[in-house]
Amino acid sequence: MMRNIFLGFIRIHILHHANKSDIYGVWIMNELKRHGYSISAGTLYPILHSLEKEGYLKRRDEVVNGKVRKYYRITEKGVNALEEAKPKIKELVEEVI
Amino acid sequence: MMRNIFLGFIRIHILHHANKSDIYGVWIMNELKRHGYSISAGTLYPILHSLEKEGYLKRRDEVVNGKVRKYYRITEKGVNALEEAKPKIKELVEEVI
DNA sequence: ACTTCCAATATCATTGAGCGATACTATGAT
DNA sequence: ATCATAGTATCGCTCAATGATATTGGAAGT
Repeated sequence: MMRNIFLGFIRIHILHHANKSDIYGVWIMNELKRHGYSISAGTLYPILHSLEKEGYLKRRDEVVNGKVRKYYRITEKGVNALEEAKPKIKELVEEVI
Repeated sequence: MMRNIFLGFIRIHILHHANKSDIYGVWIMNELKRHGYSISAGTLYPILHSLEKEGYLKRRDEVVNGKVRKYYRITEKGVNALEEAKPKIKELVEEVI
């Protein structure tokens, strides 16, 4: 029951965090796990790729401890989408809660 | 972007309304359309069937204007699921908004 | 009475998305 | 050199959302 809702929110959460700082795949997985949710790599990475492809995120490769890490940051288009989504989400949720 | 979120919420909205009164397929479609969202019959009915099958809703057939209408009402299990979901949704949403 | 029309329910085939499994890459440790 | 590990990546299966379409039964018009 909660799974659907969580998955619906995943993109918003990614944009939200990418709006506050640079994020990368495993960081997101841990952040979500901290909140009691888990998402598999096979789900997360395609989401990141599509968000980038659609212009909501931009990618920056950085070598951290020798490993190439793909940092994602929100774009202006992403910020707009996030701000547009918020009131709609509020409306959806407030009726029920 | 909003489509995912809306679809995640659809089950909660159905339970929510089935908690306040008896509901049926087309009524739900209209209610959602009123809020600016639409859902096709091919999506809605399987959802209703699975919610019933999983014990969240119970069905009652009633003849209205001569036509058999399938009214759904929430069950005790459904009420519990709804109440459990609310704080989790709140948590998911509040972080972002 | 019969045909047309409509609301509501239902199913089918296609498409797309989530997922587990698995592989790949580069580094540091032993 | 080999191993373990973190992080990224993709494949193929399954299941769910969708549009299109079918079905049902009464209501209204003739």
